[in-house]
Amino acid sequence: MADTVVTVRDIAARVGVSVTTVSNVLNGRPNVGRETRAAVLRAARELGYRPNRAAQAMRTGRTRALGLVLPDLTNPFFPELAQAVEHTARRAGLLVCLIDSQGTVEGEADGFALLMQHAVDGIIWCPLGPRQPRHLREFRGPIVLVDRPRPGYDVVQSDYAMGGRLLADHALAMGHGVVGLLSGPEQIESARQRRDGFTGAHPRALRVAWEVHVGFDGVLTPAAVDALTHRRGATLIVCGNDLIAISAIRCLTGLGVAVPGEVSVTGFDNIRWTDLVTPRLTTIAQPLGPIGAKAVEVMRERMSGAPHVGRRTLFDVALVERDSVRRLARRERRSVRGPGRARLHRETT
Amino acid sequence: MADTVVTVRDIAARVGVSVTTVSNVLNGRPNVGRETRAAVLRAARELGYRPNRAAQAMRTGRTRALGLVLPDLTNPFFPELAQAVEHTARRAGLLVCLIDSQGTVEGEADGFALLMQHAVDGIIWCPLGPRQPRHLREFRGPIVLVDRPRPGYDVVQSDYAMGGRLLADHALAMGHGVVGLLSGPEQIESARQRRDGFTGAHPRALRVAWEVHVGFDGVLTPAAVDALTHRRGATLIVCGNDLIAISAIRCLTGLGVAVPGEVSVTGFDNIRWTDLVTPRLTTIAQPLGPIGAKAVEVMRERMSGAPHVGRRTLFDVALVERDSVRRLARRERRSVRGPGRARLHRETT
DNA sequence: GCTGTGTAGTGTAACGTTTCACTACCGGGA
DNA sequence: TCCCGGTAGTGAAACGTTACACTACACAGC
Repeated sequence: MADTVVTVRDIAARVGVSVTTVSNVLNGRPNVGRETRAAVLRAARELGYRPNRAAQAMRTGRTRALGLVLPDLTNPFFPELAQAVEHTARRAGLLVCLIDSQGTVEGEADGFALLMQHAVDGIIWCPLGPRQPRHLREFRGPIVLVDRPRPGYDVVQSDYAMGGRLLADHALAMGHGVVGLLSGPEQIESARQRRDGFTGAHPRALRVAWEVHVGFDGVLTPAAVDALTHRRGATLIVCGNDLIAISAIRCLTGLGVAVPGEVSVTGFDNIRWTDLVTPRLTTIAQPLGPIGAKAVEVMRERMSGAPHVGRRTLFDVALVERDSVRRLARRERRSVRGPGRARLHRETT
Repeated sequence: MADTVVTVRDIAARVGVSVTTVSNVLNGRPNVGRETRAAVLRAARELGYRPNRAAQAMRTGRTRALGLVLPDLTNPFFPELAQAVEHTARRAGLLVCLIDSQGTVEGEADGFALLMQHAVDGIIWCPLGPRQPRHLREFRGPIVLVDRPRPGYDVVQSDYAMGGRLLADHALAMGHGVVGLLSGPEQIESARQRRDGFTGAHPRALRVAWEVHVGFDGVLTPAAVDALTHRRGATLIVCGNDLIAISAIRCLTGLGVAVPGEVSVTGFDNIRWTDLVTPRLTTIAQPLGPIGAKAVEVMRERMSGAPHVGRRTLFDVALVERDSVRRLARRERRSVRGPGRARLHRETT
């Protein structure tokens, strides 16, 4: 009601008790009588009391704020995650402080520094790479990783090995025997998990003709374009994520190669735009919302004293079958067993 | 170096001055000798001093944190904006606290409440609608709007009237005379600006056959589907944003209507995915990065005492011409002057 | 009657920073 | 000599909250 700020002292004065008692009530501590408790609560409501977080933070050392450090909000993978994290955190009364490193290690380091100055209670982090950001060790407080594991940290992510397996099963079922890999960055663990899940599933039936690494932002390197141009026997291009797959499809069609007519493509993530592209992309769907929510949950456990055990929480993924993988006819299947390059070259011209 | 936290007191003790002097040095205040200043700075660096933001906040009432309240991170419009805001804010030493209301007024209200508890220094806000969120008035501190104006607030946005005009010019140049409008929400000012810019540009040459309002998330209502089915003479569908346009194209092709063969479509925003869809979308590009950066800049001016003047900062936009608008032949142009419905019906079957 | 235990509540010292009011000293002008 | 103004620096009181160490009282058991 008043324009001035209401403090515990005001409540204490109005009810006629000490500030300690007010504090005890407000924090749900025992040793307060029923009626006193009710009176304090009522006074707080009537006066429009809002706890001063800064003062609380200074006294307790806890800010009730979380850091969320992401590589790139421009990749549609992350907004969905961020949305879930923010929503779940807010329901728990936690504020989310966002850092978007824009893919640079300096951005990541600066972000951490800022979060530490503000003494966030914990950090939910999707690491850029294996390099340890400056000053990170100085952060006292729980860190929970999302999507990308790192030795010694808790992580919440999709079961990428499962995703890779699903993709491999599908490839086989559609008659593909030789594939090319347009994997995500080599130094990102989750990119390796996707790849290894795929290659490990049917090591004999599925031959990897080549592998090229590109960024998760889908920008194709010259090496990638070259691989897409020659393909060396691959009838299916397995991409590290949807952005890469979409770029690959555009590159291929630009090259005059029909997708999936001449070569099939798969993605990973099932971002919103995968059924926009032509052909609609066959990919792996992962539950981004639940992953974000779970990350906050794990964080809350850690914040309330649960010991750090380096646990890994995995979510099931699912194959989303659309139009970018063609079922190979019997004679086509045979042809891929040959020496590859020469035959293929002929086929694609 | 030490595991324990370093305070101004520690610096004072080491240098042999009072904490006041240390504080004065650290805050660049006068009345400190050259050498003393240097000594304090050195000690601070050597001890690894980091100011305790909570204590500062309590004393000064300023947190050096900003709120960013957005309707929906899932709409690719916003991540780009958020990225720019966060980046610019961080360069100025400001932390960005994210609220994603997920399109609900309760979410928005809860978000504001949380930000106010944490006493952010200012709020950058893209309002959901004209309704005033609960408790908003109680927020003391600057509010800067992005993208969507509101009477009495500073706003940074694209020149949507210009965008509408550009679209109208283009429609005319391509020979379209009768259009249908799939506008954004009626209660959102920026949606109206886009529409009015279009309709006001060539009121005589361009006839609006119908207008249907849908959400910016691109989910088509039955009324919208109906309008797309019959079209009543419109040869061009002008959509409130790209998400709507993409949905419209999908709906139309699902209906067996060729785009742009039978009907043309335009979008607005030029999100990353507009040249993914078939046909590639003709749309209006707006400088999201600069808008976000400017919003932070305006906020900083306001934070450092600049008076509130309800100023509106407009950014130029540009037409991005792609494949979703067909150039009408002369006889086609004539045909749209007729009674419309009946003729059109025949054309589309 | 004494001790022990539990409940209800109080007083006050922190937390780390900024800021107000003040002192000490020096050099210059009258 | 005295006074004045400026520079360099100090001490201590806040800011709003929590938490520790207390007190006061009632009631039960022996």
